[in-house]
Amino acid sequence: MDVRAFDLPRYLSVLPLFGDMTSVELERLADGSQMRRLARGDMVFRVGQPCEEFHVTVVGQVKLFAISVAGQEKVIELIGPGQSFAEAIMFIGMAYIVNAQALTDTLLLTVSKQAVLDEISHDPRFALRMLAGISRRLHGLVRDVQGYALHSGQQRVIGYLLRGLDGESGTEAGEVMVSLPVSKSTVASRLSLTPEYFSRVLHELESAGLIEIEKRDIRILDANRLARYQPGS
Amino acid sequence: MDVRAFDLPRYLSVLPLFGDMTSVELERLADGSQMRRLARGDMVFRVGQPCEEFHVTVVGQVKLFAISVAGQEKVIELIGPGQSFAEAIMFIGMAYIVNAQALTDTLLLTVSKQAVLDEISHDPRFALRMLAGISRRLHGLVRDVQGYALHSGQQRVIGYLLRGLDGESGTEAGEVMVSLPVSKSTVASRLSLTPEYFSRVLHELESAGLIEIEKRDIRILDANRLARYQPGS
DNA sequence: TCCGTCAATTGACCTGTATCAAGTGGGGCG
DNA sequence: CGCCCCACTTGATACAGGTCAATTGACGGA
Repeated sequence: MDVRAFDLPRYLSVLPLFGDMTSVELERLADGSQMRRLARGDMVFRVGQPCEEFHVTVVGQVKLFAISVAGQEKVIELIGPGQSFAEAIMFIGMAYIVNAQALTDTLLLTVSKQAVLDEISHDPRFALRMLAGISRRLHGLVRDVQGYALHSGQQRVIGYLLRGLDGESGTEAGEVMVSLPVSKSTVASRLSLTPEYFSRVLHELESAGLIEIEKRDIRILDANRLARYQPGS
Repeated sequence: MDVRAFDLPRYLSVLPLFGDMTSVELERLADGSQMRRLARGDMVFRVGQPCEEFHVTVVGQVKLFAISVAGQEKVIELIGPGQSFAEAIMFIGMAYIVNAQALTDTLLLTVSKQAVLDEISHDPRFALRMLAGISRRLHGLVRDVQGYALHSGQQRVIGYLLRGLDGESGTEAGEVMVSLPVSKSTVASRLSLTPEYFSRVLHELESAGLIEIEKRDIRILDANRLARYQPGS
């Protein structure tokens, strides 16, 4: 664990959540933080463990997931570099309600609850940052819920592929490459589909001439047409 | 609109979100707030409107819902007395992404964004309250997402009926009454079921001897057995 | 080089839940 | 008192998407 020797404040400063904080503030925060290396497959935390901190993925991918009584897994969220997670559960002082596991070798920053509370009492603007972060996540979840309830599997897949591209006008004419950040099974679970069905949908879109699949890279041939695609074609 | 004449600070003070604030603070907040009376069916806001405030239901019921392109409605959340909504969207400065409509005659408190920001900069503890509030909502949504993905319609109905009862031990032996806060169709949409299917599930539970249905009042005959119920019985 | 593992695909079949279409019953209003 | 509207129920039928099982292919280790 030679990670402790790193310049933690500098690491913090590049994260969206801690941008434009003064070096004094960064020092304080660094004191209540630790950097951890995780190997692919390592658990960050499990359901039921007490939560006294939140986490930021600096490098790598982390998945948040639940397990049903029947042993079935559902990916709630995929966390990429620069994204934080578990803030909410920290603030309400409950035990973790989902599991978190590294999908790749990962560099993880863990910030203690106390450090966050201290920083908030020092600087209300920091509270606003935390509020904005949690609000964004909540916003995303509301969109997910809408998606599950109002869109078919196909539409959810299309929405996922198109996410991140600016939905604006006809400028998106050319081809775009999208790379799935993780295995297709994991993405499928994220979309609440079985791997089998996800595969079928993807290949249906391919044979409709809308995308090309090459392993985890998906070439979107015409984003506009894809966005408008209806199964009955 | 004689509501303006009310003692707004006193109204605020009984809301969970504003409990144990000093009267000075309550005054400040009241200056940036307004109380509104809404009739059943009145819209509080619609998708796409700019959001410069958040809301608290003082008396009545409000539903948050989305409409699909096909015109189908999905209830995201039901808001009862004392609960707040739209804080998250206010903090990220986006337009509303869902609609809000009064389900009954309602007394609604609307707090301006500026008042909230001011209060946060005055008192970091207020920021913590807002954080806790949003975190609780996020927590609820995560549970919803898990429910949609991992539980069948039956299980979601059962979960809904049992919600609020302390899931502890055998003490819950006796009968319990649960009253649906709104029409069955609305509850069905909240659970992402059609009204028809919701009705069927409810009546299946009834003929299994687990509950008794009388309009919107549902008597749970044995919470433990209900919690364990599997369709193949 | 061969084997074991694991992700992805494909086919056949099945089922939970939606859809469509009639009822039923009660409660407010003329 | 009678009518109509609305919430709810009930039945028959359809289908999106799940399940199970077998196959392929890529990759890494011995």
